[in-house]
Amino acid sequence: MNTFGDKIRAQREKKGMLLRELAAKIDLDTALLSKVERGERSMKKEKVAIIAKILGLKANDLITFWMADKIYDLVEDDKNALRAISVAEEQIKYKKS
Amino acid sequence: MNTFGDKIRAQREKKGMLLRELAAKIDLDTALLSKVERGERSMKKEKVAIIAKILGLKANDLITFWMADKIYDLVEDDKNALRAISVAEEQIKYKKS
DNA sequence: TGTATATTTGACATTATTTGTCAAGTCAAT
DNA sequence: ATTGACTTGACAAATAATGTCAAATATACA
Repeated sequence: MNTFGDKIRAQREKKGMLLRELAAKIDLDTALLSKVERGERSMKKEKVAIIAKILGLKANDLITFWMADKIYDLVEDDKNALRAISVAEEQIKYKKS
Repeated sequence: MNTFGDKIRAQREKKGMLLRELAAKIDLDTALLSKVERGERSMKKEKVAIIAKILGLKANDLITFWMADKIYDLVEDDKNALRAISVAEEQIKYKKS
C-alpha cells in the first residue's frame, strides 16, 4: 500500500512540478524521492509537514497517510493484522479518556 | 501501553515460573526479558510464538498484542493516530478483497 | 536517428534504531 | 548480612532506515 506516495506524486504533477524540483525544495535526493513516490522507500516524518506546505496540502492529512502506510507495512503480512489494529485503536481511545 | 508485556508477566507468574527460567527457555537475557515484561523494550517477533507455546497461550493472541503495542508506539504521540489507524484498516480490508 | 531531459534502478555508504550483554544495583525474605 | 529475584544503566552488536551516486532507462522531439 502506498497512499502517501500516490498523494504527493499526484499533487506534484498537478502543480506541474518536476521530481527534482520538489526534491531540491525539501532537500532530498531525487532518487530517494522517486522511490518514496512509488512506495519503495519511506521518508522521515519531519519532512512530511514540509512537503505538505510546498504542495499546498494539509499537513495533518499527509501525516495521516504517512502513518497509515507505516502501520500497513508493520502488519500486512500477518493474518492477525485487523485484530491488532483494533486492539491498538482501543489502546489509543483508552489513553485519551 | 504494554499489553504484551503484561500478558506474559501475568501468565509467567500464574505458572510460578521465574523470570530467569523463562528467559533461559526462550534464549533471552534475563535483563532483557525483564524490560520486555515492563514494556521498556520490545522483543523480536519470531520469539513471540515460542514464548506463547511455553506459557500455554495462543500464539495468534500474543502476536496480536505484540503488533498492537508496535502500532501504538508508532502513533501514540500524534494527534492523527486514530485517523491513521482507520486508514490502515481500510487498506488491509481492501487488500483482502 | 541521436540528443536532451526526467526519472528509475541498483549498489553501496552512512546513520539511526533495535536488540543483546554485562556488571552493579535494589529489594524482600531469611 | 547473605541469598535469590529482579531491575537498572551503560555499552556493544546487529539490523534497519535513510541517503548518495553513477549508470540505466524512458520519453520527447529536432
